[in-house]
Amino acid sequence: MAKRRSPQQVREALFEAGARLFAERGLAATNSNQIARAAGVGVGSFYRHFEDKHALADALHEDWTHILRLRSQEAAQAADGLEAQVRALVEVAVDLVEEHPDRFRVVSAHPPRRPALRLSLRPVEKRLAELEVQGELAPGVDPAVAAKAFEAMQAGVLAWWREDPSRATREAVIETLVALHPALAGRARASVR
Amino acid sequence: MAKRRSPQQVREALFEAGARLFAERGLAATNSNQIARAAGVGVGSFYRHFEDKHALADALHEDWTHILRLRSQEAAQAADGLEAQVRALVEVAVDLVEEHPDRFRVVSAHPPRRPALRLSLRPVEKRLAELEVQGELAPGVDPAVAAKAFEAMQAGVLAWWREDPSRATREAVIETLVALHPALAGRARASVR
Amino acid sequence: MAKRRSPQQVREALFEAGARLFAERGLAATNSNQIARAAGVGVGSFYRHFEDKHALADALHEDWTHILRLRSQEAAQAADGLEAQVRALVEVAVDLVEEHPDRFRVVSAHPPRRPALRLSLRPVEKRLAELEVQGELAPGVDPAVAAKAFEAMQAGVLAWWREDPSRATREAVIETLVALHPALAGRARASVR
Amino acid sequence: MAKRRSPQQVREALFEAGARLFAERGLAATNSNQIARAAGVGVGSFYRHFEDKHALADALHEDWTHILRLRSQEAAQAADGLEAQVRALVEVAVDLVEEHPDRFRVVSAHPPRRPALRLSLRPVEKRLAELEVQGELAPGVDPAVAAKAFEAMQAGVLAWWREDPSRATREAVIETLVALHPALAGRARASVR
DNA sequence: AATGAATGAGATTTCATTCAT
DNA sequence: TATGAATGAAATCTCATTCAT
Repeated sequence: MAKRRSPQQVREALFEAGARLFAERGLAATNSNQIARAAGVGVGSFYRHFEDKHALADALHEDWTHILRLRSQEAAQAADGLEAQVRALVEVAVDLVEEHPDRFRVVSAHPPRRPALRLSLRPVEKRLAELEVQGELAPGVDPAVAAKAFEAMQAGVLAWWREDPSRATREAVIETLVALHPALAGRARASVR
Repeated sequence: MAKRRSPQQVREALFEAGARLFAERGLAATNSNQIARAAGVGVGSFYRHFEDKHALADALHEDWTHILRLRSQEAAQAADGLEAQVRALVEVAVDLVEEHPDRFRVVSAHPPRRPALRLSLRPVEKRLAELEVQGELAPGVDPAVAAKAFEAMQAGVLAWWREDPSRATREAVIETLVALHPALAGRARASVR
Repeated sequence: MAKRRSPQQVREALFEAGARLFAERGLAATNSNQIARAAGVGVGSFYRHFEDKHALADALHEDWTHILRLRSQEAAQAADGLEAQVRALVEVAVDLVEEHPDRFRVVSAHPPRRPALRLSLRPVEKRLAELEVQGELAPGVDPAVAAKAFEAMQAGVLAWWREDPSRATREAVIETLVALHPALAGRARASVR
Repeated sequence: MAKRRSPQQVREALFEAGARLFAERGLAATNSNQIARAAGVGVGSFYRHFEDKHALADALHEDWTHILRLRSQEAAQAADGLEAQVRALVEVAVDLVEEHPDRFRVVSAHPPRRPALRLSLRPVEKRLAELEVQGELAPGVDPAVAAKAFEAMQAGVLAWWREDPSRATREAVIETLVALHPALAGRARASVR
């Protein structure tokens, strides 16, 4: 008989199976039995590990957010200069999306039940507010609105790109997102002075 | 006894009830019987007007897209100059969102089954391509990516704003979206020359 | 095709089927599908009429209590004298048990979820309190306790008797319950004076 | 680390946990895993000690019946005179209920699967039959019916009282049960002679 | 045409029991 | 011997759809 998998492995298998099925057919069209079968475990095991399929989706969100936050912090510290930092953050996101396309698809298509699982807009908003004080922000740009704008733009563009990667090159995606980042949109003027 | 309604009125009632329920609890958590009851008609009548709840959701998308396209064309023709045009288009979207918050919520939270029901990115993409040829586009900005970026940013910001209108003033939302519009993000440099 | 039954008839069929199955195998060993099948309707119909099987059990309680109250009031008014009244009430209960043995079995074996569905002890308690004031109650007898005692004794004896009717004659059951009724247990002494 | 318990101690822990959970939420709403967890042992251990939760419930019945029988025999021998004997038996029951309210709740709410586990009515019935022969039983009272009547009345009153102890004093409960005992209900007349 | 009770396939969820560790 | 994760049969419950009225 096959070696019994550890609870951790079973959870991981459910996690992967859930990500794949949710990505393929959506949350609504997937049921817990399908996930269990795809993970190679019994139905009951699904419920030992997750309250229901929404809890699994939440876990996918949490995991995604966690990894993205960790890598973003690392990348921001390593980069030098505003534009380099922005580019580094965008690259982190693009890398993660290419690394785990299924998970990104799920995270991107299904809002989490608890907004707490969304990546906080706070850090970006604070950074933009500092730039505003220093007169480095384009006129009319509100830090809070701009922070949300960038988050939505990045998520939207990445989802659109992954849906059909022939729509744009990886370079074009990155450079466009960098160029449109609120912290840099006003830069042009400054650099000309 | 309630006045007998015309088929057109019944359809309208189902449309409104669907928009309200989808907005309140989401597409997945709403069923056709609930919509019929909320609209004050029998379940059977629901199926006379819509194939199923997804068809109603599609109709909401189609309707939204249609109105937005009409108003946008009008506004674009009336405005003079690039910035005025962009601002006019953003204002049209903001007005529509404020006019029909429920419908916007549905359209914004649930992607249409047929992408054909989404507003085309083509016009914006073409306009940006023209600017690029004229050297008026910020360097690094890809027209196709930027068109999607703006659509996502506008939709994301408006959804975030309507979720809690105290997050920003209407002015801040409009001005930020205008300032971050790809066609204008490069403008700063140009105007300084 | 068979004539469609009215909702009332369907509910009645479920009621009867539930009473029978609960009586035969108990509440825990009966499921809603079995009740529906036994009633000759689909599963969904069960849930249209009752929230779940416990709600059906509650309805059986309510119905039983309602009928017993009505008949008891009638009987009490028709009877003359304390002993005649007590005997009339006991006979009403015995008659009902013989009329609907299944329902009695259910009511007797499964306490209702909401105690409100139990027959109130209040009327008996009040009557006993009056007798106490008049010195007609045996010494040591507390009206509230005695009211409960009689209710429990009657229910217990009837359940025991119906379980195996050869255990006692109907007469013996009635006469014993009458003789042990708290209002009469003290009578012996009084009548001898 | 917890001290390793002996099999006997584990069984005792399961017994107590089962009594508590059955009393709190009922037999149907409790499962073996819950009992094991509450007892601080693994699920597997539950099945080493009891076939299933019903077997545990049966053991509670058996235990209760056993203790009650022992104490009743002792009390009956120690008491002098019919009334004293009856009072002694009632007190034994009341004491036991107060000592183990949880177990009483279980025993009282759930009939045993095998009736053999119920306390036999035979001794009381025989005693009443003797009194009948001696002309000491109230007219109309059937020994078998009366034996069951008393058992039901005592169980019912005690359950009702423990459900809300403010309903009556311990004294009132005892005295009422004694006064209504079939062997004494007829006494009034006799004692007056 | 309109109604809404009825339907049953299927999704969700529980839990007694097993068995590898 | 004790453990508790795993299991899957079975119960509960939902809801899109039908169809007699």
